[in-house]
Amino acid sequence: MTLSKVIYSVNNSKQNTAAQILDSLTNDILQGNYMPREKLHIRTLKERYNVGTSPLREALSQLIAKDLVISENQRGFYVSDISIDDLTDIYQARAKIESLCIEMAFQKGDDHWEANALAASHRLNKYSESEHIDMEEWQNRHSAFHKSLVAGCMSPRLLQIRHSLYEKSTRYRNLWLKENISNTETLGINQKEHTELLNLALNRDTEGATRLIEDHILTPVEIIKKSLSQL
Amino acid sequence: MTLSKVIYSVNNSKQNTAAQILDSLTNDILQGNYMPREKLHIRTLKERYNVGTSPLREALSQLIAKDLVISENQRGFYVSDISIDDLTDIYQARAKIESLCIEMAFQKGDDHWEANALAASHRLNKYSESEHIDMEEWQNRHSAFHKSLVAGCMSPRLLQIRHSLYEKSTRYRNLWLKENISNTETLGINQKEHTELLNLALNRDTEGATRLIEDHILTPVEIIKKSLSQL
DNA sequence: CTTTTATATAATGTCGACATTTTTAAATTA
DNA sequence: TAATTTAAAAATGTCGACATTATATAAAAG
Repeated sequence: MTLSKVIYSVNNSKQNTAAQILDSLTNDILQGNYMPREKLHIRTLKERYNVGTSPLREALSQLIAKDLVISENQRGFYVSDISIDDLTDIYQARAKIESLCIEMAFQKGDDHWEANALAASHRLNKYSESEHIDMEEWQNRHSAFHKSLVAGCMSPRLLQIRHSLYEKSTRYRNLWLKENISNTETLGINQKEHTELLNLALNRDTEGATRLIEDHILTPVEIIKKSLSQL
Repeated sequence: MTLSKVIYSVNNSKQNTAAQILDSLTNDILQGNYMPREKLHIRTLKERYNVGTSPLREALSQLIAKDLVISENQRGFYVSDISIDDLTDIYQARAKIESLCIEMAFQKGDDHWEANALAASHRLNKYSESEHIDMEEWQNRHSAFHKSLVAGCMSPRLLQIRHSLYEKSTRYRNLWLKENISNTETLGINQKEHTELLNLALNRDTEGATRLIEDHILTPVEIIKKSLSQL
């Protein structure tokens, strides 16, 4: 959980400085290395990431567009706030969008879509049953599975919207992970839902799948609410 | 249709230069004052908008996040491209999102929501029947009406997504307006749909309204496709 | 002691300069 | 003539300096 003090990369990357800071800053905010409402001093950030004013401000500009940072003229930049209302809104929007993508995927999905979903489900299943579970790897397989399902909708814009909502929810999701990192029971229930979701997909049961996915996404909300109200 | 050469505002606004250029550039791109794929030379833009490097690049950074501009490292900025595929995708996403917002609004909307929709409908109706129709004013009332309907969903994030999709569709919509600016017949059909939409809202006929709104939004697509393929 | 005013300190936002990279043009070679 | 190399020109991206604005501190007034 250490801060990405200096930009990693041996400058072999094709990215410019601004893009690199954007990555680092996005990551640091999403991982909770900066607190909500925390002031982002230009001077401090310059020293911390070893960069000049311009690329830093360009990165911050993009973070504003992503709603991860807010700014007031002549009063600087702040990490955007989190709240129970925002949490609820984001997760409900996510649920609806995911549901929509799945509905469309069920209409348009072909054999390859089915095959990819099956494969992703298998990868997640196997890992969930393994002895030692690394949370990062589990998250990767988990999100890969859901991604494989919605991919069938074939809409770049909807998938982009889905991704941006997912990103926005990350700060909240990390609260859930802290609570459930060792809770294998929760993981088990979770896993049953994944398997069922795959079956519904293969049977093109839109009604069942949309209802299930909305519940699935909204499940963590109550837990996160509790964590949040304790802060 | 003239370019916003210099930033308007007598510096009484509380916006900083970057935010002002962002507005101007956004407007100029959406209005078609820059062509798709057109190169945006830093030097030229600096002179045109009378600003320095930093705020200009900050504005461009935000335009990248908005998908109106793309950039390649060390190769500058370009107005993002348009295409029939993109047109189709955006309008279909818009239709689905609008439909979703309306569905939620029908569940959550209260008396004030109904009243506001009724008022907005009246304003649009009256103006549509008037002698001389100024297209900008008509657009204002038109979008205000649709906004009043979706407002009932009470989801900031969904409304934000809706707005960003609407913005993205603007360049395409302007092609439609060029075709139909004097076509009062099209406007008439359009108007009947608006009235029906209001009635469906007051009766909370979700099924009917979602179907109608999706059709309503997708109506211009075929016309725009023709305009596009002629370029 | 609290509120107001004045001063000093610190931070933001903008600019032009400069190093690096890309693009264009000319020259060389096959 | 076409392809490759070399040189010149132009454009990009980054930096530190500076003017402007906000914040914190101290002095003065009520």
